[in-house]
Amino acid sequence: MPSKLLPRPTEAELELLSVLWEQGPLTVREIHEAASGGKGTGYTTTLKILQKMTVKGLVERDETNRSHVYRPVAEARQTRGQLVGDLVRRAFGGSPARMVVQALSETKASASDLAEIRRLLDEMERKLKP
Amino acid sequence: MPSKLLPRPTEAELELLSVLWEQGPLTVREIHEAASGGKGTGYTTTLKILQKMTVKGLVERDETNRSHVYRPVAEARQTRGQLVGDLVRRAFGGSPARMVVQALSETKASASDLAEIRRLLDEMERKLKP
DNA sequence: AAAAAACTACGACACCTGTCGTTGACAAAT
DNA sequence: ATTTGTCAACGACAGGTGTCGTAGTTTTTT
Repeated sequence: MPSKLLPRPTEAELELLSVLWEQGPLTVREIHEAASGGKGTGYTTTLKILQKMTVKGLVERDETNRSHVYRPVAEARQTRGQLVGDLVRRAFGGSPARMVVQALSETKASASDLAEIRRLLDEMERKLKP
Repeated sequence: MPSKLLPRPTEAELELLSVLWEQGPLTVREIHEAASGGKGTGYTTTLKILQKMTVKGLVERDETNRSHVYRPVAEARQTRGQLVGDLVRRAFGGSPARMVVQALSETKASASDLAEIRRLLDEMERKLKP
């Protein structure tokens, strides 16, 4: 039973999670440096948010060393999926396709991006009419 | 100059906006009936949110009648685009294509949905390599 | 050994959000 | 004409969020 129904991360929490997803388990200091790059928020702010995230179950930490090392509990894919699903439901009447159309119509995706999407599209269509 | 940099609507606000987008200008009572269908939240709650939205500039109202009539200021497309762009930036490293892939990989879109997306894809690819 | 630095924990805080109750004005029903 | 219903406005309030300062402890530097 992996997923324990984690709460949706807030804005600040998502920023810290992004750092962890990109760089793996890190200390508070490292997360802080990476996340508040020039943003000017204090060290204890980052620490406090991490602590709250621990209580919520969004991250876990290794306390063997004095500098605790944090790692995300859920994988990036899963949390992103949750966020996307949430937005689809709330803003696009539950139709992911409408969101995709919206997202595509206001971006300049690269050629390889388009190819990737097309590949996925083929796959889904193959599954749809067998 | 139409768009005046409106704030991102909150969860409750988005729900009311959705009603207005679907049904056009409505009174508080009508919005309330449509939005809190069985959700059990009070009339004054809906009213208060609408009032705050008016201050924020998310909606405008016609006060000629005693029952004020509310209408959204921004079009659905624009607000949805803002929300999508926001999520792309915050959760997908600014790559809309990654979000599209994510959205596609966890949904069963209909055949016509896929066709629509494919059409858009063709168009973008045509624009990309002329 | 003493001083400085780094680290966690914790309380405090201002702000925002969603929620409701009350009030006073107006309209509808009786 | 009186009662009943509807409406906007407003204050209040609990919960959450992001922010920081301070205290106490451990580590590092001098």
